[in-house]
Amino acid sequence: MTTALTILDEDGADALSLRMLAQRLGSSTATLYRHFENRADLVAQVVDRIIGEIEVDDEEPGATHWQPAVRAAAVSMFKVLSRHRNVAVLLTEQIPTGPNAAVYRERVLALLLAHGFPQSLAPRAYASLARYVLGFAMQLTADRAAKSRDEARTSAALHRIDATRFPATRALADFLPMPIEEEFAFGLDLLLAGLAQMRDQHAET
Amino acid sequence: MTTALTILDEDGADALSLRMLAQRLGSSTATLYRHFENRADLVAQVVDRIIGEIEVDDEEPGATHWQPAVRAAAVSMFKVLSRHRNVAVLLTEQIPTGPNAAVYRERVLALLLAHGFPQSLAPRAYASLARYVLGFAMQLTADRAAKSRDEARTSAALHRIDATRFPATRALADFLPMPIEEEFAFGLDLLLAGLAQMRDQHAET
DNA sequence: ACCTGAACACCGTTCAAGT
DNA sequence: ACCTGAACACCGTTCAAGT
Repeated sequence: MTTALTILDEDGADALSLRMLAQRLGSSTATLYRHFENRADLVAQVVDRIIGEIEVDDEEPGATHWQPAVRAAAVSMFKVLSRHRNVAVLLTEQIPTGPNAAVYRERVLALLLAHGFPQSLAPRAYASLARYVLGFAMQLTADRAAKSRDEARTSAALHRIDATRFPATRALADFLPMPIEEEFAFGLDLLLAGLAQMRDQHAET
Repeated sequence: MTTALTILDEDGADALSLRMLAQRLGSSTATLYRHFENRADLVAQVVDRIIGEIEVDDEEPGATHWQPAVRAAAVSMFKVLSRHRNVAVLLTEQIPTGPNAAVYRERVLALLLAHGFPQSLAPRAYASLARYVLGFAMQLTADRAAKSRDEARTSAALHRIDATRFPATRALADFLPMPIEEEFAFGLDLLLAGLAQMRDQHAET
């Protein structure tokens, strides 16, 4: 299992093959089928192990600041997925159903419910946030790969762009390829602002 | 090219292999290397063709309703990625740099700038929205795959969950696995609400 | 009972050899 | 000049044969 994690982190999602794992363990692929049902099962186990690294404050319900707590939960998930930068793609292949995933979901949902989100809102809030983080994390991988290929190429292409056909892009070329972490934080705050508004609207009625 | 698109739509992203394409065209893999630099190039061309299907209103700048226009641009992108449900994964493999991608970005940026978004805000707004849509679209594929395997399994698992350890999840089990399209619309409105707030704050100063 | 080499049906990519 | 069969180095998965 830790060998599998090492392969994923060091050599990427594609390298996490049964052959590679068997080789590193000094075993054979056929033997691995005794420990894992198939590649999907291997992936699921590695994924849940990583999800276990995500931190969520298990605070007393009733504290007044839900926004920092929820933000922290999202940021922690994003950080873990950034640390294991190759895991995001694997999360597309299979929606996590492991025990650690269940714990994470429970904690965040409890947080929302404890802070006055109605039952109709909390699951949607959770789903939006989780998918938001995952969506960004997936693109982090792609981003890193592109960057390692050619850091400035995209930026250069944007500056070379035809100003007549693409005036807006041209005007924003200096801002446009921005660190994905910044985009993540920006969008997360948009979501939280939107959620706060909805919660308060609900509280008024 | 249309053959490649057919393969992608009907048989999935994995099936879009050089061998498969060569076979369908009655040609050989080696010959395809005369038309495409490599698989990534083939993928890039198919991807940009699909991006060309996205609709963005090329309205006069100055109209008062930016929110519906931006929402429509995001929804159209989401719909196209849903129609070609296997393309999302390919967008992770390679960030789109084709001509159609450039046009889409230009239109949305122009829309934001025309409606009073400052230069510091517009690119971040665009980036957040684009990544939001893409992130969801990626999960749409995974979701569909999971569903075709077993529609009700996740829901059932959620209802079977230990109410002592997971009270919040349990309380929300009836709402929790919700149509991803609904989650998408919900989160999109959160983002737009957050953006409206930021734009107005900026206008005040 | 447990393990594994070898097989089967696939990949992307390259290249010598054919027309 | 253009095309391609065959090769090379990989996959996931299975199974007969070994210990």
